Amino acid sequence: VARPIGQAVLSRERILAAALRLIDQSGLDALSMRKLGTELGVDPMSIYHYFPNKDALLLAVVQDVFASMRVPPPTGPWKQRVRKWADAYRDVAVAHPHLVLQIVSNPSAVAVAAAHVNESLYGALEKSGLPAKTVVRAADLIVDYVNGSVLAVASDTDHDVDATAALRAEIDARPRDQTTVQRRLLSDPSVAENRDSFRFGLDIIFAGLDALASGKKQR
Amino acid sequence: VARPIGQAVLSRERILAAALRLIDQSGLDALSMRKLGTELGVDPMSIYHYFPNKDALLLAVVQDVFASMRVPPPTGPWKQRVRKWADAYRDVAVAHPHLVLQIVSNPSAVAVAAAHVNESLYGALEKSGLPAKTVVRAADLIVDYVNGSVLAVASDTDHDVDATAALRAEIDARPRDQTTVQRRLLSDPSVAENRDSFRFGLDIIFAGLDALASGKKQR
DNA sequence: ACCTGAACACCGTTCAAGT
DNA sequence: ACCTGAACACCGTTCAAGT
Repeated sequence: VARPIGQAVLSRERILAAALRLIDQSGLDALSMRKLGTELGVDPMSIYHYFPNKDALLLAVVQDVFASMRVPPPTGPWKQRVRKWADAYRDVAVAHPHLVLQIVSNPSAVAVAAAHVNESLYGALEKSGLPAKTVVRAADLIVDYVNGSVLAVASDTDHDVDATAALRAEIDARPRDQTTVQRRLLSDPSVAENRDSFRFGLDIIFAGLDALASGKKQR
Repeated sequence: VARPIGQAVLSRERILAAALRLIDQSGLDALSMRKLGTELGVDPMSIYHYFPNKDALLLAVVQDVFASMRVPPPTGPWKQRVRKWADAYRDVAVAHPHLVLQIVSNPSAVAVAAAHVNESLYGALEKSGLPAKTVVRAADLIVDYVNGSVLAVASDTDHDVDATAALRAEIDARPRDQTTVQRRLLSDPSVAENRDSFRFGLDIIFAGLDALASGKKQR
């Protein structure tokens, strides 16, 4: 293969793109420095010329992915903005489930993702007129909720296992008297329909914030 | 060392205890079948006589830990019960941060933990008098929120990194115009004090559920 | 039934060497 | 500056063998 003299075969971008491809295709386990080397047609050790180690590489992938998150523009009603923000975050999780699973358990990765992404959420919540303290804590609640929710989505998409099916099987495997409430509630016909619980979660949170805003005392 | 004839050196309990010890001490990475063998004074392969593989072993550890979660008794006001439930879950995360990080990304492990733990939460929420559909979705919201929150705690305790410090550093590393809102809000003096945002998150959720219960329409 | 040990196919990373 | 290849210290798990 002819390669221009003095022209590097590799580049940060080529490596990052290949790494994300491997992760998306076959999960984080598929991202070994050796396999990445093979994917790039290069000795594994060549990568170390661009990234000091595997962790740094992974962090760069995270940064890349979140930099491309379509955060909503700072216009319109604040609830709508928060909703769009949550949806955008969710889209990232659906597009790169394996990566999201990695992120949440890595504080450095979380920091990288959060610094970029929070600006938009904070900006939206600030428009609610709630005091700074409440805004920050509401943001914490929403971020934690979306993280937990996104985790379920990612975990579902990631492993072949269907989470709902796995839970159902686990409940069935347990003594009836330890699972009576779950059996009753989950078999309720109203529960099955329209399982878009993500939006509903945000609805509850918004209702709570409205109550706080209108000065409702809570016992 | 004298060992009673016909008496096994190993047992599921001995193995599980040692595994959890290793995980708590040094993280999930420290749990290799080989190190576990050394810890138990036994050939690594002996463990395979009790568990088919590492995954099954890990699942058993998860089951053990959550079986010991102090779920609140089914008495008292439902909000108090939910709060106690969330606190108990949180205690597990604080006691075994490395393990919790593993769980969330493993749907099988989540199912095992959830089947045991949800019974109590569902039971408490049912007392709110809300319809089955709402109870299940409220439970989803709370579980996702607590999972996200617990993750932050675990992640903090797990790695040496302080998450707040990491985020602060990441924000400082970014251009000012991309972090103006975050800088303003996080430097507000009211935000620093009393950073028990976990309880506050539940407060918002409860306020939201109250609003739903009292038939408040939400736009 | 319970435990061992060699072997296989993997890892991330260091280090010295090539162009 | 960029890439290579051998080497080191690890993995999980299979398989045949011991008691």
